[in-house]
Amino acid sequence: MTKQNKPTAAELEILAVLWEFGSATVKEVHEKLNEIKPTTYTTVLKFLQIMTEKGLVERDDANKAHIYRAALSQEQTQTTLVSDLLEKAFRGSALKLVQHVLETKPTSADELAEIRKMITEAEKQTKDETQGEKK
Amino acid sequence: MTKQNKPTAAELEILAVLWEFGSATVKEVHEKLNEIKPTTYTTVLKFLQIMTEKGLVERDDANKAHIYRAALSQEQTQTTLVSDLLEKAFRGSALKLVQHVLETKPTSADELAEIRKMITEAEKQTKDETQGEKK
DNA sequence: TGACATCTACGAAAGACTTCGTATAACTTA
DNA sequence: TAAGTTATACGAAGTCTTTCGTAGATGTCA
Repeated sequence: MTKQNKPTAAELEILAVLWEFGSATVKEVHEKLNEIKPTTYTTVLKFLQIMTEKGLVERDDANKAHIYRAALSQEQTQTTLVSDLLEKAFRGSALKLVQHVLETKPTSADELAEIRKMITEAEKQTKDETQGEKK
Repeated sequence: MTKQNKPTAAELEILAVLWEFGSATVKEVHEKLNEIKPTTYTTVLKFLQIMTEKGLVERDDANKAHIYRAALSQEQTQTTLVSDLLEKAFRGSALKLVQHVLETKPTSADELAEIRKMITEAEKQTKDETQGEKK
């Protein structure tokens, strides 16, 4: 039974670097993160250690410079985060969340077309899945 | 410049009750919240006091039993929360967030139709706004 | 081998979050 | 007005998050 792996804000920033790099040493993570936000090497190291304990990242300590990588994919983590937000702020309604985003975030014509395409796909699936089932 | 009013998890639970009731006394909030999650009166009171300091709720202390109400609408708070998630986990791309939700959350045919309608609306707007502009 | 550079480990501190116990004030009513 | 009820205020404790400083281990190379 997997624990609720919800990374904190600072942990997420590190995960973002790891997702981008695939895997990286503390040094690499620190250098990348430092471009965006001033931080010290040991702070990054500490987070990586804590996150290892939590199971958020995995460590290869075969060499002197340990190599870290995210334990969960970005998609899996996004799912956790979105589910959490859904529960906490949208009473679990994915529809309400999507509506809210469409209403508040300016969306280009291209993007709208993208979403429309996705809906068509999803509708096809829904139809397939319902085939043979009695409503 | 308004501060970043991002309620914590426990604060959000209380806000949810306030949004539902419009306004309420500590007693009312406690009773409602207690149905969902065991909590004590003084804990709820303490949160309401802290949230008053933070400006998350407003208090009418004309009577003995103070009456609280959310300082920001649910929509405003949702916007804050979604923006935060967007930045932290989706590199600011609303499109990616919507795609993720559509891919991971089972969505009924009715809901898909709802979203499609919204997109049509949004496309209309986009067209209006772009009128006269050179692409 | 000794000096220097590069890493990890450990621990501590500050602040935020969450919860609750106790004190105190105000109101009611007999 | 004294007792009982209903509220708020205050403060403290425990946990989690975030940040760093210092120590110690390991590797390099002249």
